[in-house]
Amino acid sequence: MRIATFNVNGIGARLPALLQWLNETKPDVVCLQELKAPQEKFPEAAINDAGYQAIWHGQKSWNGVAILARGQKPIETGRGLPGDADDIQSRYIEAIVDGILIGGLYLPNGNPAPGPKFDYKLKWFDRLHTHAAKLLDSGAPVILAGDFNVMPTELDVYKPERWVDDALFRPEVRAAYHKLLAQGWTDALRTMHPGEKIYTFWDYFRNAYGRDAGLRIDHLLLSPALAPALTAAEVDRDVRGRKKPSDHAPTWVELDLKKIS
DNA sequence: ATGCCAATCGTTGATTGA
Repeated sequence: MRIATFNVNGIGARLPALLQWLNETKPDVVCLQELKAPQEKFPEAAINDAGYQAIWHGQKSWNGVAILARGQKPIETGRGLPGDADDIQSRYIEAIVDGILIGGLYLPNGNPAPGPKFDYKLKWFDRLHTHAAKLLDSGAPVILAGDFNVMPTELDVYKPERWVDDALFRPEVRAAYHKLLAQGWTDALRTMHPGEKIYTFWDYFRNAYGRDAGLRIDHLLLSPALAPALTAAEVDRDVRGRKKPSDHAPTWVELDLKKIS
């Protein structure tokens, strides 16, 4: 079973690239972020025609998350991260597919730091800690997949010294990510590629992709019940080099569910 | 310190992203 995460940076602008990638790699589940489209503008028919059913939580202009499953409808278990009834940003959606609980998330960027956006990011991280702990307590196989907007370590950024004051790399944010991992989650990509420079994002500026000036900010975290099934984790890097690309590349894990059954 | 690019909304620029 292959589960992927892909920040598409606009589902409208990215639909051809998304459909091409789905057709080529046929992941079983895909978490999408940054739909940048209201609920009614999600291209459901095109997704269905590609062999997928979807649930999504849109928002005008910004944010927006979705979960796609190949040949079946994800069974939704929640949308919106618990812990703040006043938070109306579409950044979390959760579903069950083939007995796996999937949390698709788009963690706030947080720039500029310090400031209210950075405070919102840290509060969102606190809420994620609480909800993630609850998911772990269930003992179920769980995956948290999405754009975390955090480079966990210096290995995950092409030039660490340039990013130390950025909201994606500040010590508080890295500490929050490591506090989350310490609950028992497995960072799948790093586990399968220890010590390796491996990025998931390259910005549009300064020929960042051509220079491999990238960041690792898209993550797939496995609960202890699911981690033994992990057999591969990769980045579909070439997708970033195509025409009209997202600034993120699809990132995925391969799970052998026989190993945990 | 800023711009560099790209998307959306909506209109020819402002805002956001990372």
